[in-house]
Amino acid sequence: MAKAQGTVLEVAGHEVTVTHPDKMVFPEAGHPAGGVGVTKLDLVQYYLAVAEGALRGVSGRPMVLKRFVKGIDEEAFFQKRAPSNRPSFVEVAELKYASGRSAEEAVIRDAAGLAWIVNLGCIDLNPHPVLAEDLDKPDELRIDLDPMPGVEWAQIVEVAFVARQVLAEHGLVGWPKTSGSRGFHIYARVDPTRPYKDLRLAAETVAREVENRVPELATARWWKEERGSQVFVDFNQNAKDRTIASAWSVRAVADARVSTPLRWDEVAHCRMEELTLATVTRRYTEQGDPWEGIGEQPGTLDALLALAKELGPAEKPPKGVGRRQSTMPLIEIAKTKTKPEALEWLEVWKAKYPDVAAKLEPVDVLVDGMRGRSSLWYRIRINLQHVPEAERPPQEELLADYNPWAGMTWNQEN
DNA sequence: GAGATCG
DNA sequence: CGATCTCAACGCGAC
DNA sequence: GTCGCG
Ligand SMILES: [Mn+2]
Ligand SMILES: [Mn+2]
Repeated sequence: MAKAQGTVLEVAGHEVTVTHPDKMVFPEAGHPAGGVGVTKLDLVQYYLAVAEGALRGVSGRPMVLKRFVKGIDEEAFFQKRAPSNRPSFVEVAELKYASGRSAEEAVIRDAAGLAWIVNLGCIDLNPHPVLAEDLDKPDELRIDLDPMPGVEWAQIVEVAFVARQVLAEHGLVGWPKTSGSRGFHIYARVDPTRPYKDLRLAAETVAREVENRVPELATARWWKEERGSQVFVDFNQNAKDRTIASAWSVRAVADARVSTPLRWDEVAHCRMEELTLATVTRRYTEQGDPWEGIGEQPGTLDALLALAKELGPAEKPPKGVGRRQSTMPLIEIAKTKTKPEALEWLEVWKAKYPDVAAKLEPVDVLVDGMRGRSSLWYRIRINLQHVPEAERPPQEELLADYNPWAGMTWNQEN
């Protein structure tokens, strides 16, 4: 071929081309064979080594492709519509949206599909909680535990065990994994008989019940500024068209952490920083996949939905007139193009108000990644809840006021 | 990342 | 021919 | 419809 050079692999009876096999994807991450640096071909080889486990999480499920074509440090984009020139071993499933639009998402069923996806620049795998055969009847309840800044592992573990208990009391078997980022995931398979609406309600019910049992440790509150040093039980991750990085997915972080399935007896003492592409292949080879039995005892959402009725409608936040009025004393500090820039301005602000800065807790600094139409920028907000009213600095002119529309041409369509 | 289009 | 351009997402609740 | 959130 004139252009499409690359390494051709024979995988599961199919030929898969890996373009730019030597491209350094994780320059700082350890390599399974020792040394530092993980290439695109290494990433493919990783997924082939754990293929059976990785496929247990994604096979037969429509997937969103999260593509890092410019590297792990650059902005990724999501691709729902599978490329039209896909090979025969990649199927599609047509998802329909409330908007009336639809998308043919990729569905893979073998290791060749894994290699093909990695070649597109994907690093983690993002399957929907449904099988291609029935796109509106989810078969997987996903408990997504997102620790607020500063929350430590011991607290995450405690919340995870409470969530496991709540699931068990309602007839569900929870399967634990690290997220590969800071948080934790617990999945429970269910019979695919109910719509997304019920899945989300069940997840919200788990979240509320966990919060009720350990209110100091966990929260079900959606608005960031209303959360304390808690683990957010992110029930909205069970809404339609939302996905989570699957088991055995490598995450796009410098050390190439893996979302690693665990046995419950490992959870308390696991060290997620040690579960990386470099270490996890050996673990998989020696110990197998802790989630091997995940499909064996699917439960139902019935008991959780009954509990939802018992708990009644969730308490709604106070409503104001017009704009949503925040419960918290929030001020905005800076808007910037990059996160490091934003953090620099945060330091500038802290230097300006050292006495105030000393009173802030980690959860009071809100670093928001803002998604525009096709741009990403950052915003720093400060929650002054822990600062006595008299000492609170006012909302001032922004230290930096990045304009996401700057440089855009005037003749954009609307 | 890949295909289309530009020069 | 290589260089450059273009494209690649959306659900949900509150307001 | 827009914003916040993921
Ligand atoms: Mn999470
Ligand atoms: Mn989340």
